[in-house]
Amino acid sequence: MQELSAERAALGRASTAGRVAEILRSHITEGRLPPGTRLSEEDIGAALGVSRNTLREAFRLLAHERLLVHEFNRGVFVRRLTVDDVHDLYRFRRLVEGGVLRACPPDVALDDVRRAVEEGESAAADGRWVDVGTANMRFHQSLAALAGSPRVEEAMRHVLAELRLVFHVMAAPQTFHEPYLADNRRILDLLESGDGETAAAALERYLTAAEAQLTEAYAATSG
Amino acid sequence: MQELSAERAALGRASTAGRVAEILRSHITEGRLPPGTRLSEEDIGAALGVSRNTLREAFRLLAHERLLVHEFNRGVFVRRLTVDDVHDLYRFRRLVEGGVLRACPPDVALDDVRRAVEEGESAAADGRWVDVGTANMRFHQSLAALAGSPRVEEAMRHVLAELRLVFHVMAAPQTFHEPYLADNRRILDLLESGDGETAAAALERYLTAAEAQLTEAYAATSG
DNA sequence: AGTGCAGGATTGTTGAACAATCTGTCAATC
DNA sequence: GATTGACAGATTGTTCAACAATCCTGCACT
Repeated sequence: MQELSAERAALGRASTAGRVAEILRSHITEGRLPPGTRLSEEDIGAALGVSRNTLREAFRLLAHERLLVHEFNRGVFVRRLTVDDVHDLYRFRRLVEGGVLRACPPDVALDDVRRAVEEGESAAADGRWVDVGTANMRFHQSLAALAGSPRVEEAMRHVLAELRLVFHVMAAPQTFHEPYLADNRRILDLLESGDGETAAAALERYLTAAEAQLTEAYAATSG
Repeated sequence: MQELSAERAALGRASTAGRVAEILRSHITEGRLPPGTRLSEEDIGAALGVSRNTLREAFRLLAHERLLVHEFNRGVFVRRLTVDDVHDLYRFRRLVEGGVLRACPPDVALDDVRRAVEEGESAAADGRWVDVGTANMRFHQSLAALAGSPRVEEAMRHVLAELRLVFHVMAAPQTFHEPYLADNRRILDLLESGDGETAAAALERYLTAAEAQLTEAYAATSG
């Protein structure tokens, strides 16, 4: 009985607007719709075969997730992150991810975290750099999940999606995440040994490093 | 020049859907639309004089803020928070507010925090309990603002709006916030003395107390 | 160069329409 | 009496067409 209620979500009765939003979301986060692109209601509506009204519902969803910006009477655009945005995103991540690790009970289940670390390592060994990136995302998402809070998870998901907007400005996005694999492993080890405090400190240090690297690359392109 | 750009937002070119969402939001958070209420597209559209399509855009916005739940083919309802939701909201608050205080630099500007504390105290002295509640909300919002992060502020705003959904189940919502005024003052004092660590500990303790009080009242009403 | 003004294009919003789905009723059945 | 099935009414999901409001572009004019 109760087991079934868990599958209710899988019943997949997604609205058209929701599916449209999902399609656009993946196109945006994967860089196929680069920041600044204007999304014409007519063009995209025709391309996806949905009406303007339905499309507008999808736009609102993504605007609320900060992947699109909606300028009144001008249309929606793929968000163009400023350097301030990048700083803010990492400020948010240090606060949330660091706080989660610090408050992490010693007996917490680290299965998902370990899986993400191993997936990243094996992807790097095979040179599958895109997979390294997604594994790294999953690593941080699973760190946030240690809070055991759906709301923390969702906020983290949004922030990581935003960050993807800016990863594409890197000169070599393929290898951007690779140096952090060792840090991920170290943080996992520290968590397994129950030392959340040190893990949090290590994480915050490397987030700051990544932020610096990103803002540097950012200044080079959008000057 | 730059001063003007700050006023751009005040230029008030809000869309109809945005204004409708604002109206509904205030009705919900003030308890005039109690949790569980179904919001008929036709009725509300007629009452506000907007078309169904525009109204649906507003619904989507509020659903994304978790004030409404959207059930496919059944309509939208004012969210009914479960006890798990209450726990999650306070988990979120402890993480964010606590983390902000802990990471608070000693020289941070506390003007907004102080204003909120004083406003609460003077409202309590006059017996204006509703104002005590809003001042308390502003206190916590201004704590989150100490992070200097728009995203943290927004997340906090959403969480506090959600919490309002549940405040109305209290037997005496008027005086619910009153006992916490002294705690607010104490936290402000600790921050002014630069002891963010102790302030964070005090805050987390009293958030846990408030959570217990709320869940208790909750169990009494909704079984 | 800078300003002002058409004209076209796009968005904002509405209203109507139809399909899909839900809800409640009522009879038939065990 | 409780359960099932079918039907009708109501509501939502989605589309379409239309018009108003606004923006953008190009051009004449100074």
